[in-house]
Amino acid sequence: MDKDTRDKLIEAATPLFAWKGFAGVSIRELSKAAGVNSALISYYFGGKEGLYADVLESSLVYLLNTLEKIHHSGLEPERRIELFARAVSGLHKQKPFLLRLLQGEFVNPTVCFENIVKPYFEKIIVFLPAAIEEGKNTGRFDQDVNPFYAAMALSSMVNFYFVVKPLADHILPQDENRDEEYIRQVLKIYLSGVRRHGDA
Amino acid sequence: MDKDTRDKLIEAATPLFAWKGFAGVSIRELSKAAGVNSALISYYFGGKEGLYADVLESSLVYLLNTLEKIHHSGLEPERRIELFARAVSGLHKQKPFLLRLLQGEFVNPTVCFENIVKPYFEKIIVFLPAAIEEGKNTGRFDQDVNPFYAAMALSSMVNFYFVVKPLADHILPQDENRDEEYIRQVLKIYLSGVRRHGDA
DNA sequence: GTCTATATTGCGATAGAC
DNA sequence: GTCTATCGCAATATAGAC
Repeated sequence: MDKDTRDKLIEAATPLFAWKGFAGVSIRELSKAAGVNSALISYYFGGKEGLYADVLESSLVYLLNTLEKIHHSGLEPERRIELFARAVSGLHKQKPFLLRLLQGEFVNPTVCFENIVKPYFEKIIVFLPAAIEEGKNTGRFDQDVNPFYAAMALSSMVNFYFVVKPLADHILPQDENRDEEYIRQVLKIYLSGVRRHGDA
Repeated sequence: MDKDTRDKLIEAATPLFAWKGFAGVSIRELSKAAGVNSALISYYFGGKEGLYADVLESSLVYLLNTLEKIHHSGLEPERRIELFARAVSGLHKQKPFLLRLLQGEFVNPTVCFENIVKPYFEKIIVFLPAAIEEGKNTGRFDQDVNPFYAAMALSSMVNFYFVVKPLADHILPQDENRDEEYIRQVLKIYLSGVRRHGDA
């Protein structure tokens, strides 16, 4: 069938690009993993670069949709911040390759960084600052908090943890629900940190 | 001279490996950047992989020494946490390739991840939890705070910011002292977040 | 210690049969 | 739409002259 081979290639290529980077995988390896002929990469995607771009974009669409739902939920800021953190955590567990693909573009950018990653992030990056701004306006968050910096701080805590997880697994407490416990601690520290306190 | 060529290769290879990853650079590119013959990479390092391992290790030594000094400073926990954050921030500005090299190993691990990165991080990773534990023991930090998770959270905020900086530059406030202001916000949120509060 | 020249391997892409 | 075969090129590594 037509769609079958395309999808098989994208599915097989996603974890390979994520773990080895664009330059680290060959079209022979990609096609073998997908169980198709290597010539079909050029046939369907115009080459290795086209396949990579498709993998990247299909992953980003998923991320954007997930966060957009929370942004438009109409819930109050603290609850949205909590949902954001838990959604990202759940996302990384469900699709562990997504973060690696993005990280790969940040660390060793290909041409796709400008063409694909940047446009998507310009949309995504407004959600969290909006929630923080709203919390400031209702007077529950400290006025000294800068929404953009504070958004960056929370994103960092939630995402970086999953980046360094392969290493952290040997060091952090061997809790069965380690990810959930980490997010819980992060949210506790963060929300207490941005909240307006009586004296300070 | 003997040491000269070795050093020229390491110096030229560091930013190239950092920006393009191990698989993304060729020995021709490396030797050309160093202004030496490509055969000398095999002569001095036994091959491209040996050069990469040397680059990685020399960068990690620097990181370990910097953080070790703060750990043994004898200052009180809150001050050590502050110094740690500012030191890492300063480090990334002074040696912008270091973080990229490490990130590259986390995202697309080579054989050096197990052999080099992991051993160094097992030493580095104890400093911050020790400071947090001390803060709990003196009663100034909340008892619910887990030193390892909380250490991870602070490391994340400080490091991830510099990873995504190329993208954030287009979105964050165009402050001239943006890095310092970010670290200031992070420390304010974080220290307020882990501190023991009257009511909660 | 440093060079040139080259051996060898693997790459991405494509022509052409089916 | 899928295959085999192969082209042209660039990769790493090394042998041997200087």
